[in-house]
Amino acid sequence: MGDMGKEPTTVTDISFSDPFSDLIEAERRPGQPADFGGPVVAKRPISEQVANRILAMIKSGNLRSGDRLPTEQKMGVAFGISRPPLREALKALTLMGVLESRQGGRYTVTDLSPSRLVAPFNVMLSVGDYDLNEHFEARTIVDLELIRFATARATADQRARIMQLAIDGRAFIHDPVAFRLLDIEFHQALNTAGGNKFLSALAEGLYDIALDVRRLASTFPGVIDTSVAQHIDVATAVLAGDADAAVAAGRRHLEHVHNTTVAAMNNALPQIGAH
Amino acid sequence: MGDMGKEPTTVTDISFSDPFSDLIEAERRPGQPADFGGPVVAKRPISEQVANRILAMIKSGNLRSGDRLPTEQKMGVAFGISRPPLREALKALTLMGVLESRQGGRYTVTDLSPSRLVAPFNVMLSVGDYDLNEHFEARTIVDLELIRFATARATADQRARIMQLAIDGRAFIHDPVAFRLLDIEFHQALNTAGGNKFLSALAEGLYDIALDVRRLASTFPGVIDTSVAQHIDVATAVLAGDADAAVAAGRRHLEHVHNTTVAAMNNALPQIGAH
DNA sequence: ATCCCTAAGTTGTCAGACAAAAATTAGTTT
DNA sequence: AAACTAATTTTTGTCTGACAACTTAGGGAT
Repeated sequence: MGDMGKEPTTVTDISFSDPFSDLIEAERRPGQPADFGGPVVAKRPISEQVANRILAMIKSGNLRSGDRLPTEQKMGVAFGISRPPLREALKALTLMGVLESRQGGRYTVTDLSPSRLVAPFNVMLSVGDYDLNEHFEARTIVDLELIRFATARATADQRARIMQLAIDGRAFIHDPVAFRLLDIEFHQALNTAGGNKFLSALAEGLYDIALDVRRLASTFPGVIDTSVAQHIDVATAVLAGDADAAVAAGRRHLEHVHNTTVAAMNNALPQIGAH
Repeated sequence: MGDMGKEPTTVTDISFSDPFSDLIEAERRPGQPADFGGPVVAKRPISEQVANRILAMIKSGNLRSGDRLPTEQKMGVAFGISRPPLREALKALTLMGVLESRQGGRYTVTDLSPSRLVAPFNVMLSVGDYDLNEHFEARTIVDLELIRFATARATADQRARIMQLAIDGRAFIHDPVAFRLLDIEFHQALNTAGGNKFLSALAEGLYDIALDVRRLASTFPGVIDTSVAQHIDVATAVLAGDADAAVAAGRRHLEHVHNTTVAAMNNALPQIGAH
């Protein structure tokens, strides 16, 4: 039934073929909540329950990037709750970068890219005990292993692209903003070539966390020059399939980034503190 | 009504010495929103604006861990908005692990520990098509490096606790549920002892992803026995400070977990697929 | 057929009300 | 006087209804 099924005469009539219907049936059962392994979940406010439920749908693949959610009213009926707590769940996921909403439009699932999901996490880093050294230690582990994998697994196209991006950097030695964009591309190409989406997601997340701090460092003279040269070193080793050389070059690059970032922060912090 | 001084006769009278008052004054100005450097902020829903504002208060130190926020009514008056959008902001921060709320009590700022804020990592790791081999490859990288760090950095107390948890596992060989809880403790103790909160957050995220799949595997006979023995191997090497031995033992353990998980999925999948 | 404009649909925000749990206060007892 | 207990008051959790602002889609005019 294609044409006449669209009229939403009564809200009671829910017959949308969304992935929601499935999970809703379980909700209908008045018995005790299914045997979750963890502690009692029933006591948490329903807004959090619903948020976690929608998250579970995304994790399980029932909701994919770009999907449009049903309207708030339909979801409210489906979950058996009213608009306010439902909206609390939706806005929570929106702020976490999982959903997107525009007034008048519908909620959609974002691209779920690491950079988007890490953004809110980013704000918190300045609060807690953010340790730059620990950060770079973690990045070293993940990035170098990805470089090692990339050396062994990258396709010919990927190797060529990595080399091309490294060489292109020469044109942006005097344009920090443009270089940063290229730098992102270069690292992403390297991560993707590693052939492990978990590690690449980790690497991207760690990269993004330090992004704003890094912006400072890349304005210092000489920093970009060195980075470009080191990029080419890494790309050359990857192209040649020399894993040890690639890792060594990658390590030198990370140390350079680490040192210049520390220097940039030391120069910038006094000015902030003097406020 | 008790004495007369405290009665909130009119809501208009707001005179609490919270860090809110400061930011509120800026809100009061009816002119155009102050010239933010970035894009137009005025167009975003106020719930997101308020959430970011509270986040900014935490970031700037006006709100610290353990602080109790004003009541919703007061905050609503302070921000000049009604309860629903304010609650959307508060619940968003609650789901992000920044705030905590109990019915009847007040909102409080959490300890802001990294482990509480790893939610975004968890989400971005679990999207997309799940590949068990890639997952264990990533886990191997992160976990083994943490074990290496733990061997070098763990305090005496941490080493003792790791060993104790490993030994305690013997008592739960026939209790899969209890063993899983102990297993979580053991790995967390190991991760924490590594002394890198980024890597430990990553490891925990990867661990959580495989949790539901792992539940199956740990019900197979002999699986727990082997795990307990391998835990003890790892703990012994960590206690002795032998990094290479610890890493080797850790690698054996991860391979065992990998293999038994694959076996469990192969046995379980037909039942699920037959649906 | 293209463009513009109207109308329906959807999210954003507000207001008021009640239930449930916690915090506070008053009272009693030891 | 101190401590425990019970009643009262706060405070969050949820519901209902309504309207404004914006988007989308459909129909009409050129």
